[in-house]
Amino acid sequence: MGPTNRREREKEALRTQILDAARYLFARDGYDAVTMRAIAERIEYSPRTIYLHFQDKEDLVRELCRHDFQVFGAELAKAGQVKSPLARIKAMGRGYAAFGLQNPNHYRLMFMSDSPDYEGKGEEEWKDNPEVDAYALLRDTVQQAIDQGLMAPAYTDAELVAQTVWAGIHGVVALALAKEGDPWVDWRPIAARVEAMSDAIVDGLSAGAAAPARSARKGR
Amino acid sequence: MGPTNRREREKEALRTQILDAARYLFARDGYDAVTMRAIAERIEYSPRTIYLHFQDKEDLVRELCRHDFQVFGAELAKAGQVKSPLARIKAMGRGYAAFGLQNPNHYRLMFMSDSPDYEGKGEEEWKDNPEVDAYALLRDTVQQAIDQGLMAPAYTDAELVAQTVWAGIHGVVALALAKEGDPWVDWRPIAARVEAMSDAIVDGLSAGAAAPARSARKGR
DNA sequence: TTGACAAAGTAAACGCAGTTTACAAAATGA
DNA sequence: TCATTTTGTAAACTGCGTTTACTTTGTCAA
Repeated sequence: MGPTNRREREKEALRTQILDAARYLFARDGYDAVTMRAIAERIEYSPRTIYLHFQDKEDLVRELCRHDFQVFGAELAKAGQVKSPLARIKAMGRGYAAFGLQNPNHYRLMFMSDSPDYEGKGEEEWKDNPEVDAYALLRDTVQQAIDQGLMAPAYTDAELVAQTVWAGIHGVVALALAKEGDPWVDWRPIAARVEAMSDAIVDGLSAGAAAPARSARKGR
Repeated sequence: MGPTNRREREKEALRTQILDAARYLFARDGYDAVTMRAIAERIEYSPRTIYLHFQDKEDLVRELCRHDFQVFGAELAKAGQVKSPLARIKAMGRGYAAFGLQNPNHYRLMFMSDSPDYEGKGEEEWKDNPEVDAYALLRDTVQQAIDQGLMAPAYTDAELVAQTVWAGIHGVVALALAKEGDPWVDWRPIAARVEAMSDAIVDGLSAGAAAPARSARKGR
């Protein structure tokens, strides 16, 4: 086998070093603060070396966030345990918001910047993408709620309802990340805003539902 | 008066030329596309000249958008004509969304980027700021709704309710601007999403209101 | 052991960004 | 007329992502 093995390990170690340095900068100061030169300086290599391990800066940052995105998916999957569909939706909202507020820079990258071009990329590209999984989980939960007669009669389209729920919670988080600190709005505590949104949006979509009486129609 | 007058006019004209060139670039390609060099080239002056009229790029772009911000304020004020508070809130939501979707780059600058530091700035800084006026208008409308017993008993705080309504609509617009085109979500038409949000959020906040709501409960 | 070859690394540069320095030209007002 | 202010410029500075051209180093077959 020779030393090839060791070299591979060393290469991997350097790659990890790069990611660690970048993660530090990214978490602390955001995307723009991650400069190739700053990373290079932290790891005491020349900037060019980074390009031996990553195609470009975007590649590096996306790789960097992959792990944290899994955390995001897991946090939402946890909420998937709640039994009642409506309560489950609210729980997912809280989990979603918690992730965004605790990882503002990751959140900005995932949901507040233009997403990368998916032109010409196949489905493989978005397999194992926690964003996709999370959306699917939400939509399926909404569908269950509809099937069980928990939604208002006007809302029969699970996609539309899921997109509305998502938008509501996203709005709270995005506004908090962009506008917190503005002196001209007397912002209520963020926890209260998350709670109000989760409640209001689910109540609004389910208001005047026929009844939970009718036993669940199976389907979907 | 001498030629001083003419020179002032000429200076003003050049300033306008700069703004026009910048506006063109900004509306078409967004903040990053507005480079000082590109502006200079369009107006056939050297880049340095721009700095005789504007302190820096941010100053220029903010000045550039001031006019369009007025349009934003006006669009929302229009919705202020609607009589019923709840219908007025929905109308404001539609107006807000329409502005954001028709002026994506302005919207990004106003609501999706970190706002400038207000550290040490006095109240004058945000007088005549349409953002502020619009928020105040929304909050006052919410307060009216509360006073008329149109809101659910749990919602007695006009600030919190206004912030929730704002977040909901913002979520729809922001998600549309950042994620439209993503292939892994079967996006519903944006008009339907705006409508669903306006309805759901207002219904959710007003559901089970004590007073005249009973008769008003239309199916959607 | 040697020597070809690939891998890993570097210094310096390229192009583009915002911005500034140092200077020239022109208009103004005394 | 002439000093002063205004208006403009060319060229540069710094910092960014990225690349070119080169050196060093380790590996492995002959």
